[in-house]
Amino acid sequence: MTSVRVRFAPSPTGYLHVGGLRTALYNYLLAKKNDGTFILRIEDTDQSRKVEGAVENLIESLHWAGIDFDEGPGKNGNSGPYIQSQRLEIYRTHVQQLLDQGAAYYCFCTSERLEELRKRQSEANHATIYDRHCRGISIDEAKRRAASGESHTVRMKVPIDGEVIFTDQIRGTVNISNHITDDQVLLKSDGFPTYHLANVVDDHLMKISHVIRGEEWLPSTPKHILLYQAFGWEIPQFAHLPLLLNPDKSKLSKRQGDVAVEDYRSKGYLKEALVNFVALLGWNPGGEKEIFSLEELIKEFSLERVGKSGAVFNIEKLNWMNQQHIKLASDKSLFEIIKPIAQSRGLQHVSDEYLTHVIGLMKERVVLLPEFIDSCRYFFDDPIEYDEKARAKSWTADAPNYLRKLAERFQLITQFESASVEAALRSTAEEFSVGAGKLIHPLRLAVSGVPNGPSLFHMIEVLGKETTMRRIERALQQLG
RNA sequence: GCUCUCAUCGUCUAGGGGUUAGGACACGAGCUUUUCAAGCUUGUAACACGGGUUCGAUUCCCGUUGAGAGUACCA
Repeated sequence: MTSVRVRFAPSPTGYLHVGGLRTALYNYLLAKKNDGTFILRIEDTDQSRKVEGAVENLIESLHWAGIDFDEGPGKNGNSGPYIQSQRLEIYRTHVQQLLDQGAAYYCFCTSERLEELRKRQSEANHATIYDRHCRGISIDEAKRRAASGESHTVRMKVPIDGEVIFTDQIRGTVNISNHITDDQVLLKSDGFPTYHLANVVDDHLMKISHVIRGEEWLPSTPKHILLYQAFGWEIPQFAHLPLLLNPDKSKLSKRQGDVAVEDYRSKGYLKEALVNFVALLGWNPGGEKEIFSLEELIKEFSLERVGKSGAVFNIEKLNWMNQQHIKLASDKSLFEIIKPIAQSRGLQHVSDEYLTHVIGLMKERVVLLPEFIDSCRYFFDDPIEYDEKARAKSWTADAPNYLRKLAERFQLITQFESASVEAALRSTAEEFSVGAGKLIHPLRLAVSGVPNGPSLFHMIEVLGKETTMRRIERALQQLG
């Protein structure tokens, strides 16, 4: 068996799309599973869509997600360069070869004529396809006109009859007749290749064994196959992935929410969760397990188990997965992520040890990472106001008495820990002959200002004696 | 319009000629608990439609419908 060589070939639009992340991931998983090679290739043949810093951003997002490539920009193998705009000469040579063997021809049609043509065709309810107007121009005349500087493109000469039949790893046999296949432009008038040409040439030169890409490419695959045939090259395996969808089932788009990997990162999703989530959109290993590490995904992955229908990107489930992965994450790794968030919130003075304690207590009740700070500000600042509803419910007429007594008791505790605090509270409750809840709820309100949060006693232990005493005092003054 | 692709709970999906059609998210109820979460138990909820094939189709075939994608000198 020949070795598995796959590639992720995005165009640098400025960010990594989550659909792209999934495509990259599946390629990566297949490569790692088979001891193969995962290549990153940048398809920047459209000069009008150049975006500054896009390549760096793409690589950064991929790296964040843990998907590292074996060959690509800055990581040379034997098939570089990996940025198409640096391979222009290669494409020109190949187009020339096609021209020489009569598999391609010069086209001098203006975009105006082409537009007009399409308009006519669509008004007549015909397929919009190039009418091969320039296909009949003799090669000598074409060469002369091209040499004289007349603006032109090069198109592929698609056979008039016949069909292209190929087997897609995911969809099975696909059959498309040649008469609906366009004489695709291969070389644009600016001298840059189109996607179709560059893609085929590079996949061949880079010895790609499996072309794994989005379903939107399925209809143009016959063009690619025709090109492989024209060059006399071996055709790789194709696998067209189902699309990622908006809730309304249209192709996942910017307009309906976040699509950039960096958006999810900055919102507070763990890379493990995002990767796990997109991996399961369109693929599953068959069992009932749903939480996977990257290593487990590699072990389980197979193209055979990729589905055919599009999958809606469901944030609710992503949230749940994030929660699961947060619970699985080590306190240390969470700390590394939370620390910068704390600093961005002006909490530089908080010690690493303290922050680690907070993370430990909040771990089970957080969905997004910033909540480690934002949903429990009482760990960092004294409450300035008290939740009204909680106050009405738990700040009874007796509450001040209870808290005063509690303060006295707490004052005597030398080892201020959850167990000793709890013991003191429970015995105090007994003295008053009331349930512990009668003291717990007002105490929680006094200490945190809100009715919910982690275990009160553990929370108080983390807060420490001094802070606890100060807050009780303050609550007594404020709430009467 | 033309071409291609797809079709199991609201969503992600398992399954596959004979099943009480399974799981997860979300939603509802309960348990647990000092609260909120988490956790546990549990409930509601699906094979798009019509024809075949077959003793029997949700499963196989055909059609319809619906949805999506493609239809650029964008990728």
